[in-house]
Amino acid sequence: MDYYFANPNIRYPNYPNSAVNMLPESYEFVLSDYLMLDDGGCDHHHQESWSQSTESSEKAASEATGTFHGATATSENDNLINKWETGIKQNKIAKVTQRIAFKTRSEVDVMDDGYKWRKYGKKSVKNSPNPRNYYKCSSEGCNVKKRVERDSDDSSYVITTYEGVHNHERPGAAYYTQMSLVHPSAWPLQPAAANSSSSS
DNA sequence: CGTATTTGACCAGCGC
DNA sequence: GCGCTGGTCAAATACG
Repeated sequence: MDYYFANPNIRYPNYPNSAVNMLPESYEFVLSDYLMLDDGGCDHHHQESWSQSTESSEKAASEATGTFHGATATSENDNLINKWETGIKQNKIAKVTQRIAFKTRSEVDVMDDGYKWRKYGKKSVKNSPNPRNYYKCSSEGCNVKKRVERDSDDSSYVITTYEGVHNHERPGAAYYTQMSLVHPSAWPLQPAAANSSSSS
């Protein structure tokens, strides 16, 4: 399985504050990011948890099928976004899909990411002793899905894959300005405690 | 009693 | 064409 590595400083397409969001959604790309998160302590800032691997990113890029993807350096990423914009302007392809995968060291399988999810399926997968769980965003009209499964190699890690882009804000949550530079699907990095502490 | 989850059935894509 | 695999549906069940 191939993943990209993401960086919180990347300007991702489709992000609300990004200029590229003003352009029509007429360019197909697949954004697959693999975010390594060491969630062991749970009390450090999540930005510090991001790690990246350039060679793996390049490897994944080489195996991607003509798609836009995030880069590890901001300047390089800007370049990619420019290409993406150009592609949109040329109206090359018609559909936008996005997929981002996280790998998190966690004891709990499903983390509170601020969105409301409805579970709709569970499957055991071939090369893993652990089942894969399927969730759909329960906000009406929002077709974002996520899959949650334990890493078959190291079951202390949870792999969460988000697919699609939320068409709404995360309900009642403050998030870091820096994090807002990342695709909305990449926000669920805060421990559940950060989400519920404000009300009590 | 209303809502969320569970779980087997069903279905579509793919490789042989 | 068939069987395997992964993804989704939906009736039954659990849960508050």
